[in-house]
Amino acid sequence: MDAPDPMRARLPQLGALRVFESAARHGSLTRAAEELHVTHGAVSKQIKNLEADLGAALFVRRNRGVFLTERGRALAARLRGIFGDLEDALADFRAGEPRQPLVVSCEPTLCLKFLIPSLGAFLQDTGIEVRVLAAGGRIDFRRDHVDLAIRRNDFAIDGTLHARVICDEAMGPVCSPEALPRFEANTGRFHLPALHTRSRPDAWAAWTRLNRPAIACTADMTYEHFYLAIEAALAGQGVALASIHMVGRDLAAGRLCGPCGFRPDGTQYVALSAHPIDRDERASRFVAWLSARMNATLATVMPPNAGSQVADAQPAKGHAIGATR
Amino acid sequence: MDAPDPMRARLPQLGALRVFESAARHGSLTRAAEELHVTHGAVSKQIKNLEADLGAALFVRRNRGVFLTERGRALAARLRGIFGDLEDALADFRAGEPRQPLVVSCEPTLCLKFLIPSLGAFLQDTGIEVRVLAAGGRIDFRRDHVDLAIRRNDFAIDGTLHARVICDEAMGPVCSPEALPRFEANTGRFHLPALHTRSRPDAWAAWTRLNRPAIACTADMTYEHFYLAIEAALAGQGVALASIHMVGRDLAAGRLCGPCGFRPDGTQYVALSAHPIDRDERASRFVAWLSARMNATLATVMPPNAGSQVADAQPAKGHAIGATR
DNA sequence: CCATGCGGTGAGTTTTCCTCACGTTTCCCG
DNA sequence: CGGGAAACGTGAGGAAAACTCACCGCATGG
Repeated sequence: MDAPDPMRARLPQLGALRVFESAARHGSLTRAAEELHVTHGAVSKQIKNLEADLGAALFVRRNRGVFLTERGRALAARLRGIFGDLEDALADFRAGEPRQPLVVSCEPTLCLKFLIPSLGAFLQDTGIEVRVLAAGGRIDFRRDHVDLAIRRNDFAIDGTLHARVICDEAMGPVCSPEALPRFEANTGRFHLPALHTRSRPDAWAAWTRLNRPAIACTADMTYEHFYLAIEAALAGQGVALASIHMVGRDLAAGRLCGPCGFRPDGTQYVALSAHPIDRDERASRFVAWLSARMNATLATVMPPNAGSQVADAQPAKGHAIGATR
Repeated sequence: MDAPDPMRARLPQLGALRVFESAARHGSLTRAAEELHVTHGAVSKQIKNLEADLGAALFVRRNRGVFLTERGRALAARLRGIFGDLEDALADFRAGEPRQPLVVSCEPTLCLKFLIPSLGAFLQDTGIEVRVLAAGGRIDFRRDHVDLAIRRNDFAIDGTLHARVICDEAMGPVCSPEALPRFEANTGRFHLPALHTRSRPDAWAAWTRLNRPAIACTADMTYEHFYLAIEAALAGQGVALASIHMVGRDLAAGRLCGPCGFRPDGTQYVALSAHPIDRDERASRFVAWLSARMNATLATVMPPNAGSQVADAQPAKGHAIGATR
């Protein structure tokens, strides 16, 4: 009589899932029944119903006991985690909510080269525990249990997300100090190979488009990962085109040089969240701290004319000004 | 009549939680009732029961509508995530289980210096997507949604966990090539400061205990993070005592030297999981791959006499043999 | 071969949950 | 200012879900 409810159909008997989880954990309907203080018949029927609902067997019955299907095992494992989360959530609620750590997803190289080394200071300053998940590209906040994602706004940002600009991106060629003599400043020619990365294959082309004179290199090498290209540059094997934020520490320590300066490429780093960032104090403080720190890095190589502050995210404007030689 | 069931008391009416989540999302009992295809009376009662169960108000009633309590809002947010996970889990089950990425927790410096740079190769070789969570110390597999944790077995491992040895740890002093002349090989004296880290304050003492002649340094500096100590060593500011696995790439690239060699400190790197690792093909392959790679690094500085292969984890044996000069 | 342990099943009962109808309060608007 | 609408609370009654009970069948193992 009732129309098939899509929302309801998607989530079958919650109780049955709980019973199944218990049975799977014990590997026995009888023991699950004991745990749940019901008879084994009740458990048997719940699971039978659930299997009918899902349209697949969860257990193989052997009349001497039940054994999980391969798929049943996988489902049970996830359910165990989920019901555990549920218990935690309720326990936290009853206890008055002791916070979980803030989970931040961040592009791996930025993670490595900038974020992780300075997280200790953030914890000390704010008492806020942060977990860093090294991941780039598209993100599913719920699936990955991520509170905040740091990304460049060089792709269309899902309108359902909340975003705040952290700072401008600025790119520039970098090489090791030992390799620096191979750069002819007047012609803009490097007698070194250009180091490319597969993740941003167009970076050199984009830089050349925005900057004159164009930089010439002796050869091209492509690395799988940004981190590797920077490592190659550190080793004096060529010139990498790198974000100032990724090589800031290496520049400051004198391990790398940026003979052509760094120039904004029109993109920004943004913080993305599934929920309004203002609403979450921890996220707000983290974004503010990150913005301050990354803008400070930027200021070391850029004239401080129009540093972008934290503000509501806008589509990347095409400005490409400001340079340091 | 029934004894108060602890397991059951901890998880109150699952259906009520679902109803609450919907009501919280809509900010209205009536609309939740529409979504769930029940009357508003049913929703009202479910939530009332839930509040009685939890012993706290979730909504503030204003007779013109309901408004979430602060605690109610927090609970609703977590429930939304949890029910979302549940839907995902069931959808995956129905679809025949498209796997989620393998989540690996790893000490940050090892992450940075070793794991992340080589993950691309693993993905290419196996097609297994791995997410890396940079975190050290104790781990809660369920809370952090971690499949596998890489740790050193220098602490008591929870007996409920499953462990597999990956490879031996080996430590040694490292400095930059520029600083190498400040090492007197015959006396074992560095005319450089020793770089300590707060996370392993006893590392130098332990190394000295196991090795003769003892290494002497001119001063001591303590860094907050291993990564920073290694960076300081890269910059020629002193001698850090580092794991071969963390500096392997830097040694290979000639950015660091290990003039005293590397010696096992009796600990091993182990992979920990909440579930039997053999049972999970992805986890098994990852551990095997990691073991091969880390043992290869080890082999570059150690005589290949008794390289530990993947095996069931045992408490760290006290052997401290094998050295390279 | 029989005792034992484990699950399946059908009938009947209990409990839960929902509906219905009505009451209350607040807000809006003519 | 007063009626109507919107939103939630509530009590009685009923439908549906869940559980119990008792019995069956099938392995296993002494």
